[in-house]
Amino acid sequence: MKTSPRRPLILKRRRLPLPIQNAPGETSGEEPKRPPAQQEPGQAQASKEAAESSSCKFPAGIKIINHPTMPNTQVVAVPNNANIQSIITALTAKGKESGSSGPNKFILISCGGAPTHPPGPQPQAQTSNDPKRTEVVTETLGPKPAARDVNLPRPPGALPGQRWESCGMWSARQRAGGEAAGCTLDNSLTNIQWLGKMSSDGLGSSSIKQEMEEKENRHLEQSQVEEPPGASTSWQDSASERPPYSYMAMIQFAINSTERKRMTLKDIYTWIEDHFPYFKHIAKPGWKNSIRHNLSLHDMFVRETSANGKVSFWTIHPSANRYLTLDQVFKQQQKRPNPELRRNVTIKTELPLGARRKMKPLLPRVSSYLVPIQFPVNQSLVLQPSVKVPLPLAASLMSSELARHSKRVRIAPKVLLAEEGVAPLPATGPVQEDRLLLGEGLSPLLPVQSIKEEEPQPGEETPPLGRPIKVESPPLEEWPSPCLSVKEESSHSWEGSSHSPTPRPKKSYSGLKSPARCVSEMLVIKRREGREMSRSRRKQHLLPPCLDEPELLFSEGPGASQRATELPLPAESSEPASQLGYSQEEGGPFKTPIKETLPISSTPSKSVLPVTPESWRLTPPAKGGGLDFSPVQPPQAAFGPLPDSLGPTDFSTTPLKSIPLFDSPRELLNSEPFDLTSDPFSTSSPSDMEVPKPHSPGPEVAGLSANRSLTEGLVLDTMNDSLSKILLDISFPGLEEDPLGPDSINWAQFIPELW
DNA sequence: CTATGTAAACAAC
DNA sequence: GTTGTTTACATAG
Repeated sequence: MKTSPRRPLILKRRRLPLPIQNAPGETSGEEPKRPPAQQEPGQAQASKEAAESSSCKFPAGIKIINHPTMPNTQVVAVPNNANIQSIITALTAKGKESGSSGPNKFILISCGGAPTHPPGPQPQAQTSNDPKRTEVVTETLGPKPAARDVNLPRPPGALPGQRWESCGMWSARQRAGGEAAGCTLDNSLTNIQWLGKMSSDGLGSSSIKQEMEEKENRHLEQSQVEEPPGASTSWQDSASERPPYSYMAMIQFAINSTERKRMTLKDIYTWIEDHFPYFKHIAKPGWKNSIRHNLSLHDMFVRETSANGKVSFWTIHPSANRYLTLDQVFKQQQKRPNPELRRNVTIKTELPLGARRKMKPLLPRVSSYLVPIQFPVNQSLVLQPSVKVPLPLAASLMSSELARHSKRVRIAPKVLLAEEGVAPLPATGPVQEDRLLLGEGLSPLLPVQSIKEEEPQPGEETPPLGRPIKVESPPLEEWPSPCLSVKEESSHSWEGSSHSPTPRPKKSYSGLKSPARCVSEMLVIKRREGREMSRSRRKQHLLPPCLDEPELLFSEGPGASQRATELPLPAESSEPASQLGYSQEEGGPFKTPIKETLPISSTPSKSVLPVTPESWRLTPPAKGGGLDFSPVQPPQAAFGPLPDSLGPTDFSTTPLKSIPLFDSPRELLNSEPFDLTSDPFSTSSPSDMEVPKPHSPGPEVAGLSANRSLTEGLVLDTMNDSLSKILLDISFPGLEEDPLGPDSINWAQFIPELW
């Protein structure tokens, strides 16, 4: 009993349902309890699979060359319009055949075809947003392109969801910038069944629109969703042990196990009990309190109210959702011997109560990382089917120097914003970075994100805040949605008052979050009063912890560009849509705080981020590029403002510090060590650079050389069945100087299509 | 410090 | 009683 003296009274909370409604979303999906075992059938999958399998052949136009320095690694230039999925399938098969002795890692880069980056309109953002995440796609899978909308074409047979894809972790989602192309990519990527193994449930779904009747649907979802029974895991077996996952992770697993990616509290409890018997039989009843606490605490968990207002569903903010499922994580752990992970898994908690605390969260991170690739000069190999083009190869792209340049930047997950000048953020980990960058430094703009979301409704644009924020932020991807901190309540500045301390509802969005407006709302800041709370942790924004996944790195700063694209649609709104996952979190790497900047209090709570929640996702209007595969584009123009802010300077300070390198992917790429600092890339954003275009000198880009550009690519490791996104630094031939140096290669020579 | 886990006080239903 | 929020504290790293 402590009566805590301090405990302030709690004001009444009010929940407001936002007017928005997107109706659609809501279905209810969640699964009620887990269905027994259904899942399997994946019809949907089937279809996709079929496709996959069938396509084993490489489409024409693909060029494959051996990576000069990396053993068993080949670089595959894929035409934009090619079906990536097929290619991946084929490569996977090829890699498998080769076994460890042959090529088993493939770096895929898009080339030719469509230029990707149409700056303009990009539909979605793609992954870019975050580089880090590679996640999956989501829901919409296929349709993403325009489709996003409602009707997704889900495969007919398929249900909406189903697990077919999943791949969350590794899969990359991307949408390319181009529509068409994008589509292709998406699909493919999404599908990546090859990862099959990892499947779990996840993804799929698109949302759907309708769902009014929540209840009804539930079953469906459920059925689809859950994880395969078997998959689950070991803990199941040992019921008595506490699972090595944090509550936050388990909640994510639970929510992501549904098709709609939303679940009621009760269902979350049930899911956890069903999957982790420990909670059913051994844990103290207080665990449920902890679940609730986590839901309320983390911004990534967003409460949505059903249309009728009667049912509250917990969802994961799309931008923060990696769509991880228990199954995926479990598999990943198995695959990767990461010591830690494993450790966790095995941990036994015998300790009496107190002791057990040690579990650490294990969510895998899905992101991609940026890696410089070097091409060797000669080795070309082409494989492939139809076209074999021998490439002359040349030198490596990045010379070592380059390589080092690349740094990764992480984006912060949490965004906070300060609206008005406040900027307080704590600087904590990851998040900060971004924030800092943006926010603080720039103070002004934060990312507000873009509102683009689906709803086009305009209107809101800038909130009252005064600053126009539209842009998004920052640099990179912050996806972090988490930002949400804002949540509605406050947000309303427009709406109402801004900050009154009164009641602030958290995040729940009633209708779904529809984005658009929400955004605005979100913007608000929450900051609480001033100092008071320094300590409390209000909601945290952030992401789930991931495991070791690779992170994405982006060098870029302007992330805006990148990120922007990510989402496909603005329209979508509802569901989970796309999202990317991000990783932010912590990760290890990340963690570093950037405290430097931070001013004051660290407590997160207070700070507010302007960001809108959704913003993260869509943001970038302009952006076009898709990252996906496509070259990153230069956004420059698009966001004019950003650049400034973001500018190199900011970056420079930022992020990088923390991490030296990539995590996981090291395998593949091991490139040299990167330095953070030096790289031009980093500073400038890659995005800016980029691309293919002949150089137009991007204005900002400055940093880098004109020649270079970054392209997003994927790394397929057939040994691990992993697919990760990477950023490639490539230089252009023609330009004058190459920063890279003599070494650098011109890819264009090899793969003309790249440019 | 940060991230997590717990416990608990309250509020709104 | 359930669901949500928010504090406060404890602890591992």
